[in-house]
Amino acid sequence: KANINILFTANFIYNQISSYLKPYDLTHEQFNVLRILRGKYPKCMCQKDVLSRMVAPKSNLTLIVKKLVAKKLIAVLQSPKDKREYEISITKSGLEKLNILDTELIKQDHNISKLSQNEAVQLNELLDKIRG
Amino acid sequence: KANINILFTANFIYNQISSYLKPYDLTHEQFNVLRILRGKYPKCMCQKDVLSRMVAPKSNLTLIVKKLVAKKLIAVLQSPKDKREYEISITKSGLEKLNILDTELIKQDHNISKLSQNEAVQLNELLDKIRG
DNA sequence: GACTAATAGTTGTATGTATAACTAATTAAA
DNA sequence: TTTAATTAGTTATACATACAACTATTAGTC
Repeated sequence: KANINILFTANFIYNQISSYLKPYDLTHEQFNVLRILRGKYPKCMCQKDVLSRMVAPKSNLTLIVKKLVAKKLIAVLQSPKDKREYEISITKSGLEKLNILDTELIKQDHNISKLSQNEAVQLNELLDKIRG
Repeated sequence: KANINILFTANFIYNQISSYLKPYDLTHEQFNVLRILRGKYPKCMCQKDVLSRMVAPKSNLTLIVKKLVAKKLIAVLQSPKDKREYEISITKSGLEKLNILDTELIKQDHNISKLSQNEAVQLNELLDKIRG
């Protein structure tokens, strides 16, 4: 059954990514938020924008933001238009960290490199279909 | 890049599974441990055997076991051979819960059903290759 | 403009997870 | 057979996550 395999592999990869991230002192969610912010760089996003793009929007973004600010990977300013909102943006330091992680992930990831170019493309298409 | 897609999809599926599990009052790890025990049923396993089969063997199995015992999904007996060890086995109730979850997962999982039979087989093969 | 509803984000609580330091039992060695 | 080393599992701590109740600000309505 493909179901069980996907489930198992998702778990496998999820955990592997966690272990890649640990030396860089980032959790899964922190990493995701950083990537979301990079996607908009150099523009800012407010929390609800970030939330709407998160894979698991159930987590407590306030705390994640605090952690990332403490690590100086993102910067936060109160919005002039709406005092409730905050303008969040990734810092140079945050971008650098992501860049390092990108190359590190690819370098360390012998998994994908087990696939041929063709197979990787195929896998990509199938995964896209699943996510819909 | 297939890397990023896999990463993203793994996260996506991981979170989806979590949300499937929640109504059944099981966490990811508890679910995994239950499945591992079912794999050996009706035989028992000791903690280190379970650990060796876990995807993320870093978690605190003692606590997971306590939770599952509290829910009466597994049973634990001290080993007669080695007083340090415990013989852990899944209960009838645990098996039932897994069965319900299996069918529920497949029913709810519209993702995989987006793929044709052929595509599912292909995906399976690619995933197996990745896990090695 | 005052009153209500809606929105953005925060705080608090309960639970889960990762890890290291710990205890108890067994095995091996002197 | 006492001592040291190894192994199985536990406890304690720090941190992350999920979620619900909360505060502050804005928008809408009369």
